[in-house]
This record gives sequence, C-alpha cells and structure tokens, in this order.
Amino acid sequence: MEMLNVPPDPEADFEEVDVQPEQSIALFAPAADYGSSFQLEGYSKPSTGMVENGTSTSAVVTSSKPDFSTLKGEIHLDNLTVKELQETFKATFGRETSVKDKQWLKRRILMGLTNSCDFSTTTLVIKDNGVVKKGKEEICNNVEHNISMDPEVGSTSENCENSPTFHDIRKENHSNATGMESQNYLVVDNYGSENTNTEQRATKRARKPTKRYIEELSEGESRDSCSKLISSVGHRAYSQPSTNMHATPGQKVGLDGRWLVRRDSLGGSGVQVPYVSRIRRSRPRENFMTLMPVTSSDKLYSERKVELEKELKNLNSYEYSDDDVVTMPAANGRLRRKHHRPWTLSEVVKLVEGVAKYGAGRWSEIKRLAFASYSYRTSVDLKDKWRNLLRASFAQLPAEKGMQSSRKHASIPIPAPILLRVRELAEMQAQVPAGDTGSDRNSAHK
DNA sequence: CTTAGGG
DNA sequence: CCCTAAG
Repeated sequence: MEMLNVPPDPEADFEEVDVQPEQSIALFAPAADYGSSFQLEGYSKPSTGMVENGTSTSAVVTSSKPDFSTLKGEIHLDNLTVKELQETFKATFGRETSVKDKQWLKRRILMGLTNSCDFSTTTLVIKDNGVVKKGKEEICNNVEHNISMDPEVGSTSENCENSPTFHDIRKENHSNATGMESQNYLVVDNYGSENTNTEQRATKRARKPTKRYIEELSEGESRDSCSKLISSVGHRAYSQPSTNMHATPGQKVGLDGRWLVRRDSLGGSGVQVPYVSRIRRSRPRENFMTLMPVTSSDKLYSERKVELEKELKNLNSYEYSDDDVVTMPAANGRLRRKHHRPWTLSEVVKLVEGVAKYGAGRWSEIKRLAFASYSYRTSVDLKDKWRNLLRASFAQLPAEKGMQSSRKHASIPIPAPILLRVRELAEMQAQVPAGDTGSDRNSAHK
C-alpha cells in the first residue's frame, strides 16, 4: 500500500534518483547509527540534532511551514548550501563527497541519520560509475565488527553477500531515467519509499512485526510526538513523524498515516516498523484514492482529505446505527468497539447440548447444527463461551457461594444444573480425549 | 476457513 | 468479545 500511495514517479527514485552513479553506496549509514548521531551533535555544527528521528525529518520536510523551525537545534537541510550539505554529509558518513546535488545530499543525510541497522561503508571507495572495494575481507570484517556490537542484527554472511553495494549497483543499471524531475517532491514520501525498499533487503530475515504491533506502536508514538512537539522539549530522540495535523490541516504529511512510513527499529532489533494508520480495518474500497494516479499534488491532497472524511463518517454512522455496537473506553483511553450479545440461557443450553453431542472443539459443527439460527454467534464465540462456562463451573460449583465471581465470565447467571452438566461433559471428554469421530461420543451419550 | 489461545 | 497465529 505504501508504494501505491506515494506518487508513482518520485517514489521509484529510491533506485533511480538516489542511486546515482558515483555514490550508490552512500545509502547506508555508519553502523552504530544512534551513537554516531549523538556524537555528531558534539562536533558537527550543521548536523546538530538534525534528523535522527522522524520529527526532525518532518520538520525538514515541511520547512515551508515555519512551525517546526522553532524546535531548538533543528536545522533545515533545505536551508543549507551545497557546501554545508557536503560538510554534513561528511560528518554523517565519515567521508567526503563531491556531489553538488542538494537534493541528493539531503536525502543521503536523512537516510544516514535515520537508519539504524545499516553498516558503515566507509571502507569502500567510490569511483566514477563503480564502487571499488578496498578488499572484501576488510569489509566483511568491518561488518562483523559492527554486528558484534549489535547482537540483534542478522547474520554476518548475509550482510556481506547482500551488501547494499551490490543491490544498488544492480538497480542503477536498469533504471535511471525518471530521476530529477521528481526532486521537488516531498522528502517524506521519498523517505517512506526508501524505507520500504531498504527494509526488504536489509531485514529480509527478520521476523515481521505483527500488524497489531505496528498499529499500536504507531498510534502510541503519534500521540507521543504530538505532545512532545507541543511542549517542544529537547528530546528529539523519541519524537516521531507525522505530527502536527492540527497545526496544518492541509499538510501533505500525515492526514493519512498510510502514506507515511517511518523507519524505526523494533526494540533495537533492527526490524523496521512501518508507520501506519489504524483508521480502518475493513477492506478498502476498490477505487479508493490511494490507487488514483497522481497528477497534481494539490488535487491529490484535497481529494484525499475528502475521502478521509467520508471514511470517518462511514465509520461513525456504522457505530451509531448498529444497536449492538457500542464503544467502550479501553484501559488505554482509546475507544474500542464491542458487539455485545449476552448469552441467553437457551443459547447456553444449546451449546452444552452441542458439546455433548459433537464434542468440545467441534465448534463450527456445533454452530452449523445447533446454532443455525443464531447467525451472530460464530464458532469462535461458541468456543469462548464454552471456555467461560468451564471456568464458571469449576470455580463456582464446589461452593455455591462463588456465584458472584462466576459472573465475571458469564453474561448471565448460569443455573447450577447446567454448570454441573458442563463440568460433567468436560470431565468426560477429558477422559476420552478427542480424535475419534463424533459419532462415538454421540452414541456413547445416548 | 477453523481452531486455539492470549488479550 | 476481539485478534491473530497456525494449520
């Protein structure tokens, strides 16, 4: 999605624009990135705290908006001269560059300061259209060394083989055309796309964080960054991109988190966690904006906004039109939807009978045969309810006083006889472990 | 699509 | 009741 969401052309430039002949290597930052960033603050005037995190990045990106410039220590790459950019580059990568393309320099520096799991390539010498290595062992050693400092990064051998160098060289061969005209596009978008691409190769073997993790992390952090931004404290290290939607509603960045991808490392593991929006969980509509070709960015953004508003409206109307859907405040303050359909006694009885007949675990079967008329009960619901019944029965029966506590898991007070029956079934089925065809149980139970 | 389990 | 990894 991220790929689709960004303008077609500018985005491809991760390979195309970025990988310019002379410096395909520079993509990758010094190994201990955070470390070096911090050091930078010490001796490198231009790069002081500049862009080691998303907030700063968006600050740079949205430099047309003065709001960010108030952040102490922030430097807008946009405002730097070529020479200054070159100095920053040097401070960042530990080597000189003769590139005069500001856009290119800016992007490199952004990447350099934001990547956290890449390796130093300073042992490489860049020359004309090629990359000359000082020696393979040397590089690998270097990589190894870096890895040893970061136990979470993937295998050494892979990193040597899949060194960014080779990828980049390869890429630059097949596409270089679209290049420059895209330069005026949002850096953030480029940033995002690069992340996506880089992620694929750099962390190929790392386990992908779950969608949920990503979303929740994103949410938490965007909240974070908002507050941090407002208070404007000096903690750049943890603030995140996609901030001030409030300050600048028409802002290109972040009305919809889906076209932002930030590059964070997951608990220092080097796994990259994209920044996503959690607005909608259902399937996207077919002709959703994100699939539209981009012609004019102004048009794009306004339409996006409209679309977003629609989306929100749908969401709301849905929640309020459906009797069974209520929003409940969750512990963390967010709203959570809940379909609450209290189990009726007859349903419980049906369930218990179903279990008796077909056996616990055959939820879909029970649902199909005994709950045909209760479309809202899914097999998962049955399973959940059974679990709760078990808990209730074992917790409550020994002493009839447990009544109150047992309701914790049961929507309705379950009559003791039923609970007894539940328990009976549970014990019986525990003795005769499943694995046979339900028919046995069926007959066994009259 | 189901199941099983954690949240 | 929700979510999601496994199968």
